[in-house]
Amino acid sequence: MVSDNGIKLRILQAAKKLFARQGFNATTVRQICEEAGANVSLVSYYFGGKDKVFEALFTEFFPNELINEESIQRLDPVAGIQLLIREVIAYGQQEPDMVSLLQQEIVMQSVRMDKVREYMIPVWSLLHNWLRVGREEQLFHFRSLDHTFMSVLGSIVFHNKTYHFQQLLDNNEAEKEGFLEDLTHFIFQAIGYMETDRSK
Amino acid sequence: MVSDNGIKLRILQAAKKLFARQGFNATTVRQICEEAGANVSLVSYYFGGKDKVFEALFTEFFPNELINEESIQRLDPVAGIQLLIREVIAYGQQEPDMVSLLQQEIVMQSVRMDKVREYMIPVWSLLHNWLRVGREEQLFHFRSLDHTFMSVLGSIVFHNKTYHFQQLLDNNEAEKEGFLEDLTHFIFQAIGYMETDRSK
DNA sequence: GTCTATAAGCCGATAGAC
DNA sequence: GTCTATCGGCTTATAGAC
Repeated sequence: MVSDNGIKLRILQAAKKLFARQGFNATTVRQICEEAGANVSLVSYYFGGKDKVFEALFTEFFPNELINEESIQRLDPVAGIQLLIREVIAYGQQEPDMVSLLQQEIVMQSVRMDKVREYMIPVWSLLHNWLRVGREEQLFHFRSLDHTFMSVLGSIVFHNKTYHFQQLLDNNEAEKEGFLEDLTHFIFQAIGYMETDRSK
Repeated sequence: MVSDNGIKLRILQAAKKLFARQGFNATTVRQICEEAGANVSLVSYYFGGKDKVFEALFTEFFPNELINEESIQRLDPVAGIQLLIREVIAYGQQEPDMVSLLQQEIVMQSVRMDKVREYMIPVWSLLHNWLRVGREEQLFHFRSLDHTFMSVLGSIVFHNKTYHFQQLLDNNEAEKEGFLEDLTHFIFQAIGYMETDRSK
């Protein structure tokens, strides 16, 4: 943790913000330091370069605790997927810049993807396992596990790009709340889960 | 169309390939020209700069014909959405680099998004309309039109990022075919469409 | 720890030769 | 149309002063 050092943390926060808004490549060390109110040379001094700042973002702002909770891994498929959707959406609200950054690295197929995978794979591994077990237990009904997994993933991660489609949307005020419920419902319906199955 | 000029087209094809693999920013004019077997100065000569090359990609490689077909706009919601999914997936197979490029610009919130929107919005406008009309006709059942629209969009566009999750997937050979059917089924189930409704 | 100054290199664009 | 050579500006990284 770097939380104990004021300026080091300010550099990280500035980097997180600027990487998310402009991308890693388009963000210069000078911009980061200006935003953080630090001298240019401090990025090298504290982190050892721009790339190391990127890596430090994960140890600092990625929810590493979540996946390692034993209690979570033991959840049944339905409760597990419900929780995962809820946690991912909550993380997206707490750390929108981190989510944007993750999406950018994925889509850009950047050289930093190895680092990104290291943190991200354990999370989505839970989803893949719950889908597989849920199908085995006949809770869910779908043909291809992998195709379904990617579809679920897409529907979860794409939501924060809503603003690009504003001109298309109705922006119905009454609908704005209940997003988590809508998404959960969308996904469980898509994977062929009938709520009544649970009472069996 | 620039198809009549050999080197001009070669520059466009090189730019498409490199933009898709490395991103617009990370791709240099020098790289494009090396890939195209052209001199560095020809990008300025033919297009007027790197930005104009980007714009030319859309007039050359975006399926502008599709949306303007009158016959398509008159389809009913079910047939329309089926066709749209099929066409988008087909385009992704014909022009994977263009799709990657589009995704990158969206996620990076680039300054080129105005151009991207100009071409992309008409396509997704069809989807939004069909979802709305389909709900009005009680073919589809969901609470929020906008949330559902974004979820459908996400499940369609995220699929070409499968390779990032290879280590998680089963890669069941028997499942690899039938991707289009799986995705279509996933989406129609998600939006609460019962196939039997059609026989009403 | 924090600063300034500078190194070394790449960028896009173009003037001008042919 | 196509080339080379070059300009001005930006980048990361760091040596060395304090």
